[in-house]
Amino acid sequence: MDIKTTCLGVLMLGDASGYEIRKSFEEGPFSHFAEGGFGSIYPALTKLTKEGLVTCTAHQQEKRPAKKVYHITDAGWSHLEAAMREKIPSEDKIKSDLLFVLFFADWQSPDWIARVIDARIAYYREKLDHMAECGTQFEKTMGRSLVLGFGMAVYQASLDYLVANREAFIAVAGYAKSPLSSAAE
Amino acid sequence: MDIKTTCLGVLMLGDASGYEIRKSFEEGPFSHFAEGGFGSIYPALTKLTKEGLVTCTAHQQEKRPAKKVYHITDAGWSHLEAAMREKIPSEDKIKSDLLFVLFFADWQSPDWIARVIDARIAYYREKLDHMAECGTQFEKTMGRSLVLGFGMAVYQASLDYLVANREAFIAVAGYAKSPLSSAAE
DNA sequence: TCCGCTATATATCAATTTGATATATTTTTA
DNA sequence: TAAAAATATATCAAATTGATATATAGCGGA
Repeated sequence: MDIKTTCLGVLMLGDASGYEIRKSFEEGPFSHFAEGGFGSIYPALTKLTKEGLVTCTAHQQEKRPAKKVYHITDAGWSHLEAAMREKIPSEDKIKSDLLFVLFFADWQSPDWIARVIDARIAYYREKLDHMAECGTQFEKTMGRSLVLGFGMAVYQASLDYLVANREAFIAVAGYAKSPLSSAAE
Repeated sequence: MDIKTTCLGVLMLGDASGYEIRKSFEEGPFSHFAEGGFGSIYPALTKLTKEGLVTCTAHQQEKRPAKKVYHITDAGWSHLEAAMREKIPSEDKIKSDLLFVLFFADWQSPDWIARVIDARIAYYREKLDHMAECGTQFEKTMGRSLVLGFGMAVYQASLDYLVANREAFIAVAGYAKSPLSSAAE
C-alpha cells in the first residue's frame, strides 16, 4: 500500500489536512500499522488532487499559512477499494532497532540492556493506555475496533515478553567479548 | 539502524555473501525484525568495503559469477557497537497492509475478508513452525534465542487474535456501503 | 516578563531505500 | 525432459525518509 492509498484511507474517516493525516500516523488510529512523514504526505496529496482522487479547500487563517483541507472523491474511494481487493495483502514490514540491539545482548553491558528494555516497557505501557482510551470512543466502525484490538494484543504480548525476560536479557549481557581478530589468536 | 549497520550485524554471525545476507532478512534469524533487498545490500557492501568495515574475498566458481564473501573487520565491529549504544532504540516501524484492509472491513465483502484472514493465519502457522525448528538449534547466543522468542510471542499473539476474531471480522463485512456522495443525498 | 518548548501548518530536498528488471547457471520438482 | 526454483551479482527509476526552513500561537517556568 503506497502513501497515496494510505492517505485516501485516512480521508475515509473525514476531511483532513496534511498535518492531521500525519497525526493519524503518529498517534492516531493508523499509528500501529502505517508510517509516513511530511516529505511523502504533501507530495502524495498534490498528486491525488491532480488525479481527481481528492479535492482541496484552502481555509484562510489570519497570519498563519492557509490550512488545506482534503476531501476524498468517489474516484478516490474507487481507487482505495480496488487497491484493497487487488491481491492478498503482503507480509507486514517490520524494522525493529530494539530487537537488533537485543539480538547482540551477549556483547553489551547489562546496564545498557536494562535501560533499553525499561524504556520500551514504559513505551508499551503508555501506548496501551492510550489505545484503551481510544477504544472507549463510540461511533467507530467494527473493523476499526477489531484492528485496534489487534494492535493492543500485539503490544500486550510484546510487553509481557519483555517483562518476563528482562532479567534473562540482563543476565546474558557482558558474556561475550568482541569475537573478531582477538578471538582468532 | 541503516542497511550498512544491519549488514554488519549479519556478518557478526559469520562471513556471508550479499545473497546470503538477503536470505537472513527473508527467512533467516533477522527475518522478523529487519528488511532489505539486493538494491540496498549490494551498494551497502561496496561502501562498507571502501570504508574498511568489511573485507571482501571473491571465490571464483566455474561459469558462475564470482561469489563475493564479506568478513567484518575490527573497525566494522567498533562501528556496530557504537551504533547499538548511540541512543535508546527508536520505535519499531511497522507497515501492515493486512491491518489497513481489515480496518475497512465494514466496506468489504465477507468472502474477501475471509480469504485475507485465512491466508494470514496460514502464514503465521508456517512462520511459527519454522521458528520453532530454528529454536532447537544449538551454538546460538542467548540474545539470539531470546529475540527469537520475542518474535514467536508476537506471531503467536497475532495468530490467536485472528483465530479468535475471524468470525467477528467476517460478520462485520458488507455492513457499510460507499459513504461518499451517495450518502450525502 | 522573557525564554524556551510544544503545537499548528506547509514545503523542499539530498540521501537512502524499494521494487522491478537483467543476466546466467545449477538443482530440484513434476 | 521440461519447467520451476535456487544461486548469484548488478543496476536504476521511482518512492520514501529524515532533516531542515519558515512562521505564529500558546503555555509553563525562572
